Amino acid sequence: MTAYVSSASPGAPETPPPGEPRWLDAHEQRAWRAWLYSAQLLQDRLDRELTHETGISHAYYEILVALSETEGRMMRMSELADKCLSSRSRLSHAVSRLEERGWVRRQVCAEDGRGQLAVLTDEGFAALEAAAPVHVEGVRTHLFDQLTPEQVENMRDLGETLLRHLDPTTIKALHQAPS
Amino acid sequence: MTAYVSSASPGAPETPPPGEPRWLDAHEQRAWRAWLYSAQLLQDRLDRELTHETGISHAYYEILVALSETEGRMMRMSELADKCLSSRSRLSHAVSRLEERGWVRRQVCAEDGRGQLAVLTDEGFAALEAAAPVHVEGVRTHLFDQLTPEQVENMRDLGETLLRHLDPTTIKALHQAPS
DNA sequence: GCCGAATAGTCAAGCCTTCAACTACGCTAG
DNA sequence: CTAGCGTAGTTGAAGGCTTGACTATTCGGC
Repeated sequence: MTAYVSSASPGAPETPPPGEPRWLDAHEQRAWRAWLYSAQLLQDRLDRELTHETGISHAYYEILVALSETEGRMMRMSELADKCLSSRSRLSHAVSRLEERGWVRRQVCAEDGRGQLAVLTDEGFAALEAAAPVHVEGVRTHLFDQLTPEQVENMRDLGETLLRHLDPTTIKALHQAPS
Repeated sequence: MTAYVSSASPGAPETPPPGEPRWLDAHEQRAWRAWLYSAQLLQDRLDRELTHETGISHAYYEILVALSETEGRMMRMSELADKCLSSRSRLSHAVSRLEERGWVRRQVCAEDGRGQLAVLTDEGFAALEAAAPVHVEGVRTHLFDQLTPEQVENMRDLGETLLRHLDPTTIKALHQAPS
């Protein structure tokens, strides 16, 4: 479904000439689709369950968690955006909506007049505390409960390998993560 | 960032009493985040590159591929939605937009008066043929080129394990997939 | 100090997704 | 044959995301 057009390369050479697409063989296709579908379904499922049971989408949840883990429960907008793999614009919109719920407030940054701080309110922290058990149960049920210890180890290895390529700076944050 | 609130369970027992959240330990946290971030970043990257270089989002690409692989390049709307992990409504909107581009057309289903067939046009097939090399190159560069054969095998194993839990019917389609 | 370049964040327009009706058709029982 | 129920698909409104333009502030060289 994703890398192939029916007519392509039934008997392609092992090493296609430069310029020719390097089509996936049957084994690669199967691995790719298994990864793609499972990632999609798992993310959808976790997001849906969390949203329905707590009213907090996974995107919002990540923002609240990121804030809750910092000293003073506050963070610069850009830093927060990076941590949540979000664009500046998207985060700005999201924080506005969280502000309307009373879970976050904005505060001008003392050191840099251009900057804004997003601050987690007590209400926001309470909402996070209420949602966390639901989320962790979802991750347990749909992920860890399904995997052997070896598979968990493989998952970590795979994820970190891809992260090193996709975003070398993110992986550092992983290692020093307080949680 | 995802399953933990800072104050929670620093010295939690090995097996929490029933009802207590089964918090993730440090090792599980790291595996979970590595998986989550890498999945997010990889999907974003592939979608962004495909969209910029071909004007076709990954969601549209999947629809075109699914149609191209069938006999007659046509498929029932519901079947197509299932294959693309999409809701009925979402697919209906997407097909409308693809229709405006002239890449797909709707046709009433002869056997079932309620049904509609989505049919891939020649223009649609040409668009797909143009996009496929871009997509496969992205998957190569950002995924397979980064992994050892063992890691690819682990990825397949992991994905299929999760699929068996999340959606047992999808995995069958994987095995008989023509690509 | 002052000017130009870079950075932080916001905003508006357009596209996409979701949710909840809603239409239309087919199937089965009485 | 027709009433009632289930299925297939569409639609419109509401809200979220992306892109590009815009404002405000800081930094770095002169």
